[in-house]
Amino acid sequence: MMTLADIAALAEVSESTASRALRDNPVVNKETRLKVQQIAQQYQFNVNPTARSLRTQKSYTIAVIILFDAKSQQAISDPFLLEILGVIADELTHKGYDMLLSTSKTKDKDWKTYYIDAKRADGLIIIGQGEHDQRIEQLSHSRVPFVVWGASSGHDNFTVVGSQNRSGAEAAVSHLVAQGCKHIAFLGDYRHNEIEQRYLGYQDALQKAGLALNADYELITDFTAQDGYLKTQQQLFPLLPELDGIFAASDAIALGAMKALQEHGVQVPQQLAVAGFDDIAMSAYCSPALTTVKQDTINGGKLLVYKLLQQMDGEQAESELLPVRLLTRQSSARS
Amino acid sequence: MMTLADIAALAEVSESTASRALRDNPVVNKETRLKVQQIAQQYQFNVNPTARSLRTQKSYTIAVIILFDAKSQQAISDPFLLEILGVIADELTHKGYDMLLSTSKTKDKDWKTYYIDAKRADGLIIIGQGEHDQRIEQLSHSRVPFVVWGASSGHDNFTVVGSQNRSGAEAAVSHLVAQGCKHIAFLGDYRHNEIEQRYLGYQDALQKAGLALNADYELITDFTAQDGYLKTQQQLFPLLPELDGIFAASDAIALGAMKALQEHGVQVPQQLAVAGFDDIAMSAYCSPALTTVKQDTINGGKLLVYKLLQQMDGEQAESELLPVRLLTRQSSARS
DNA sequence: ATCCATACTGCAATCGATTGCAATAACGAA
DNA sequence: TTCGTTATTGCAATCGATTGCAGTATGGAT
Repeated sequence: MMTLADIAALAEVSESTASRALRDNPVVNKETRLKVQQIAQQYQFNVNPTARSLRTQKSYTIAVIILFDAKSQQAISDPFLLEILGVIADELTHKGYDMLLSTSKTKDKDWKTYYIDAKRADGLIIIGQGEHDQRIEQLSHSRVPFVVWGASSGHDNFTVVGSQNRSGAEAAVSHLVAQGCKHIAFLGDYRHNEIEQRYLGYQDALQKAGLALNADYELITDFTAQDGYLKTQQQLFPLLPELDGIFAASDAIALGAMKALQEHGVQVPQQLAVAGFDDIAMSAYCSPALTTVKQDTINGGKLLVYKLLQQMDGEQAESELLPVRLLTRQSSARS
Repeated sequence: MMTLADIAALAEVSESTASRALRDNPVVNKETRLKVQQIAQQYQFNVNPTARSLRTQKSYTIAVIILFDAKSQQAISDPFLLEILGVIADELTHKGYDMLLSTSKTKDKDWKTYYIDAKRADGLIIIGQGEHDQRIEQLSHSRVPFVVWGASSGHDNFTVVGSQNRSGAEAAVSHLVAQGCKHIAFLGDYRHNEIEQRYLGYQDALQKAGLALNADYELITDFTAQDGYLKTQQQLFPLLPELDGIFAASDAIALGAMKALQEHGVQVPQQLAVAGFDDIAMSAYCSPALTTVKQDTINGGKLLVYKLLQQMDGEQAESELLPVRLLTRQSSARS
């Protein structure tokens, strides 16, 4: 393995000059710079990132922390997660950063201490703030650069990037109403930030349509198809002749619900229309195809990275909620 | 930020002693050790991993590289991927390692240079060897510790962990045969290592059942539901009255195919039985529920980590294929 | 009293870069 | 000729730990 000293020797300059030359510091004579660079190239020299880190106190690494729900041990809709993770990875690579991934189940190290103070990472991207996470609140009182994917409370003192969950949900439910639904259930756990927004959107739509809210129609449901299936069987079947619509806070839940309905002989969408949220890969390919709300994963991932780097440059980064898109498919096609 | 020097000063010992004491080196007097440890604890001191890395030439970090198919830009069945990634992350954390994640799309740095030589990582876990990846072959000629998730050719000179794809596929197809299917199609891209094994298993089953192979029944299909849907429409519909079974190399493909069939009015499983591979979350909750083969993600992830660490300890690690489990559900229930 | 083994402890070099500051050279101005 | 500038370059300290080797003290054996 070559070191900077070797390159310097080969170029017949001091290490200082070699170091500066490699980073194209204009204080070094142009010819010298080119010579050093050429030699480094020739010998395939790369600076040792550890040594550089130690000296500069920067790691050129970003830690991505995936938050799991304390109870269900599940992250927000898995397929969505993988997608945004991919986008973030690409974006970081593109900007010259490495990505440290951590799936924070329960007990956990103190993020600031572990990642920032220990110089393992220069900034944090946190995905999925379950139920108002204390650790995030705490981080915001420190000087740690970080961004969060999730729902903005509107007055957070940290940067949030997320989807317009509320208006997206409203659009979906309004669509169900437009399809003639008058008794629409909500499936999801509104103790979770993002789901809460979807729940509020659901209420907005009902209100606008002049439909009454009905506590019996609101079922706290985990993120899984399984729980969607169970809750539907247990709590929606009794309401059935009257119930004519379901808005699920995630596609997985919606698919579970549809499964239960089909087994029970309920015609979707004729007797009951269903809409979900996420547009996971399967949604278009189940039967009937699921009406859902699609999040802008690509811009989401890019924005997270962009705003984090912005913070690391000492600038302020505003929170931002991305528009979503309603995709109407068979599961709600009653007309 | 405290440094080792501070702790040493507080404990009134030299840095050397402090360093040894912290790592519980028995050469240091027990009382001294305890005193140093106690002080470190009290001041919440943690050694700086960068400095340690520089000195020890170890990073206590493992790079996980997710390989994408060159053409489809897709990794092996997404949901499966996220699962195993989670297991690996937990397992590494548990062993005291950080995890550097990289999604290697197309062009890419040289893994050895970038991760190992630069000391960014002590070892590599590579997930999904698409079509015989040259870079892996190359790695195996170096001294880099690494393990691969995928299919073992049986005579690789590197460590592979994967599922018993062949026997799993055979079990699934034999099950279809047992359900009375005589004309079974295979959907998947057998240019991909793992899928090739599933394809061979498919052939095994047909052979054992005395059924003829038929090239018309073998459709090269991408990993997506979309492609399963398209290929089914385009190439299976013409064969339909006779065709009575489909074995898809992944659940996503199977679900796409089922969708096409249902739209076309084909009764699953009565007229045609379907089986997939993976047991993604949706498989149990689509209609009809999908018969499939479940991989042992948990042990897979654990084994990958275990065998990698084994190599890093200088030991030899054998390849290993994990048993899979056939889950029979409605999509193949013809009797 | 002398010598040696044993048990600790600390000095100082080292890992591989970066950077403030000083040193040198070259050049024109006074 | 002398001096201030400007352009380059290099010395040496520094980042925060780890570790080979030497040094000291203690106690027992002879």
